[in-house]
Amino acid sequence: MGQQTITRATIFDVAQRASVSIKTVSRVVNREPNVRERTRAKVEQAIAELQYRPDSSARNLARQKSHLIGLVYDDPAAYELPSSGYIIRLQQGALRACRASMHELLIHPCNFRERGVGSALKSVIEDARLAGIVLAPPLSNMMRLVRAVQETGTPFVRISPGQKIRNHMCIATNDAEATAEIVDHLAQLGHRKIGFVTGDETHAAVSNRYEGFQKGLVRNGLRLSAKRVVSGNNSFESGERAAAKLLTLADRPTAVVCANDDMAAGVVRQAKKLGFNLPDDLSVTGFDDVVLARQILPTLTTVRQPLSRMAERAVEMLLKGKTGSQHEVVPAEMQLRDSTGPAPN
Amino acid sequence: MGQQTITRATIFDVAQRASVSIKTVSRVVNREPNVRERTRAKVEQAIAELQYRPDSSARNLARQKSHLIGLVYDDPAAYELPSSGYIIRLQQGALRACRASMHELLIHPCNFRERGVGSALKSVIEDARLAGIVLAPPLSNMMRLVRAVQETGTPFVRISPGQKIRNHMCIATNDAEATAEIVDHLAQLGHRKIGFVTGDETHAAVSNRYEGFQKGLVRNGLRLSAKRVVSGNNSFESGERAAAKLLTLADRPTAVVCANDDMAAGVVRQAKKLGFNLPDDLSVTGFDDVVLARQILPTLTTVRQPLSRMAERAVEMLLKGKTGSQHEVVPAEMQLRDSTGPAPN
DNA sequence: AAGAAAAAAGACAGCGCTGTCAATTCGGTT
DNA sequence: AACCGAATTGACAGCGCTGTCTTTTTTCTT
Repeated sequence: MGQQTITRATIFDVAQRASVSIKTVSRVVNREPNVRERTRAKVEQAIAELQYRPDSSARNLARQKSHLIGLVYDDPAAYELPSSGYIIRLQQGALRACRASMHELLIHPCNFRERGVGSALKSVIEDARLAGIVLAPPLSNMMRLVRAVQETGTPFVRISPGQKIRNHMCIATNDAEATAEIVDHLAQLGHRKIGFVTGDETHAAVSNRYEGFQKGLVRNGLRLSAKRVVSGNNSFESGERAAAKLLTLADRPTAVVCANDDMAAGVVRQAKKLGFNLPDDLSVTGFDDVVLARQILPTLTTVRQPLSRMAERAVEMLLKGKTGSQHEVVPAEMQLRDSTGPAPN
Repeated sequence: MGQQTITRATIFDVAQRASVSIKTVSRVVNREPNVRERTRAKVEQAIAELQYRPDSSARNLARQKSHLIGLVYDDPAAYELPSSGYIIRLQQGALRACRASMHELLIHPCNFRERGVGSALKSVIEDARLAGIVLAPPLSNMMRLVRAVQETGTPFVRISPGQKIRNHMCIATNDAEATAEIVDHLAQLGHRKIGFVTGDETHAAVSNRYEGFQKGLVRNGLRLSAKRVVSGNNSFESGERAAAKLLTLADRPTAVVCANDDMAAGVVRQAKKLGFNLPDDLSVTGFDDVVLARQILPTLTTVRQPLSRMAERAVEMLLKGKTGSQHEVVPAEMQLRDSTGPAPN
C-alpha cells in the first residue's frame, strides 16, 4: 500500500480529472479568489485522489523566485562549541516559521574575515533566487555585507542590528527592559540595596543594560547609589574584583546585578570565597545565559536572548511581504534560577 | 560601479552574443564534450561579459531535480546545548561538500517521536525534489524513516548506521581502530600495564571500543590482564568507582583507557583524590571528546568522531552518483591533550 | 425579460533551461 | 575532387506552473 506512483500527477492531470482548466486548479491551489465553492470542492477532490502536489521547481520558474529563505550568520572559524548553541537556536526559530509557511531554509554561514564574501553571498542569493534573507549578528552590523544583500534587491531582515539603515526591517530584543525586570524581580524579593557591575561600555547592548538597571530602580522606588555601581570589563576576573569591592562596603548591597554572565560568575565565586551563602546572604544575576550559567552553583538567574523567537519573527516579517521600515522588539526572557532569593533581613 | 543589471542575462542572450545556439551555451556551461575549443572560448567570453549565471529554477525544472541536498538529523526536543555542537559539525561538513559542488544544503531536523514524521519527510523530499539525502544518527538507524526515504527513490547516505540494509550507502567511523591507536600511543609512551574501564555493553560502539583495546594490546605485544579491566556504566560516578579499584591494585596500571569521556573524567577526579599526579603518575584517556574533556584538568586525551568529515564524505558519495552498495570508514581522530604522558619508571 | 455589470473560468504564452534528434561541418581517404 | 564517418552544432519540443487577457456564465437592474 501507499506505493508511490511512478510519475507524479501534474496540474494538467488534476484539471482533466476535475474537468476544469489548469488555471482553475492553480487558483484553488493558491487560494486565489473567484472560484465557486462547488468548483473548488471538485478540484480539491481531484487533488486528493491524485495526491497532487505542485512542483516547486516549476512554480519557482514561473514566479521568478524560490520558496527558499536564507539564514546568514557568522561562520565561526573552527565552529567551536560556544557559538553552536547560538546558531542552533537561530536555525530552530527560522525553521519553525519556514515550515509554517511552506518555505524551506537555506543556511549560509559566512566568514566575513575572508575577502569576497559579499559577492559570494550575492551569488548564492541570486542563483537560488532566495525569497528573503535573515541576517544574524554580528553580520547584521557589517555594512559591507548588508550592502551586498541590498544590491540583490532581495528583501532582508536584520537581527539585532547596531546601526539603523534607510528603509530597513529588523528584529531586536530589549536589553534595557529585561534588566529593569531583573530589578523588579529583586525588588519583589525585598531587596532595597542593589549593586550593579557594568561591562565594557563600547558595546551598545551593555550600556543599554545599565540604563535598564537605572530605570528598574526608579520604577521600584529605589535610589541609585553611585557607590554600589562598580565597573567591570566583561571578564570573570573583573567580576571577582567588583564583588570584592561591593561586598566590603559598609552598607553593602543584598543583591548584585551584572551586565553579563561571566562577571556574575566571578561575583558568585568571590562571594563564596568571602563566606557568603547564596542566595540567602546575597542574590546575584547575570545576562546572556551562557552555558556556564547553568554549571555554577548556585545556578545563575539571568536573561536569555530570545534568539529562536527573533529568527522566527524575522522570517515571518519577510514573508509578510510588506515593504518599508519595520522594527520589532521581541522581549528577552528572564531565566529564574537559584542565585536569587528573598532579601536577608 | 558594479551596478547590477535590471534583468539578468539568460542563456539566450549569451547565445546571441556568441553567435551560437543556446544548446552550445548549455554545453559549455555544463562542461559537456564535443565543443570545439574555439567555440568554447567564444561562449565563455560572452558569459563573462554578460555576467551570465544559469537560473537554477529553470535548470531544476528541466532536469527534474534540484541542486539541494537534505541533511536530516534528530531534532532535540528543546534544542539543548549538548547536541548543538554535534549538529553544527555535521552541517559544517555537509556544507563544505555542497559548496564545492555548487549544491545547496537544506537542513531538516526531525523529531522521530512524533507520528507522521515519515510522510512529512517524504513530502519535503519530493516537493523540493532533493538531489540526495544524508541521514545522521540516531535517525540513520530508525528503519521507519529509512524506509520513508527509500520510498521516494531519492539517493541517500546513512551516517554510522547500526544495521546494514540491502543496497545501502553509508559512512561510518572506526571505534575499534581508534581505541587501538590510543593503546599504541600509550605503548609508545612506555606504558606496559594498561587498564580499561568498559561502558554500557548494550551500545554497539562501546563494545567495539573494548575490542579495539584488546587489539591494541596484542599488536603492541602486551598481555591482557583481566584484573585490569573493570566495568562501568558510562557515568562519571562509575568512573570514580573504577579508578578506586584499579588504583589500589597491587600491580596497578600506569595508564587507564576509558570507553567514554565521562568515565575518564571520573577516573581523573578519583585519581587526584587519591593523590596521583597526572599525567606523571598516571595517564588517562577517554572517548567522544565531549565539552567536559577540555574543561577538566589535565585536559583529556580522547578520540573525537570525525563528524564533519563524515558528513562531507556522505555528500560527496551522494553526488558521485554511483549506485549500489558503498561503505566507507572515516577514521576517528585522536585528540592528544594533557592527560597522557610518559610512563613512570 | 432584456441588458449591463460582476464573477468565474479558460486559453495561451511564456519562465530559462535541458534532452533528443536532425543538420552541418570537419578531417581524412581514395 | 568526391566521399565517408566522426565531430560539432543547431532546432525545437518539452519541464509544470503562473500571469495576462479573453470568453463565458451568473447576478443584478429596470
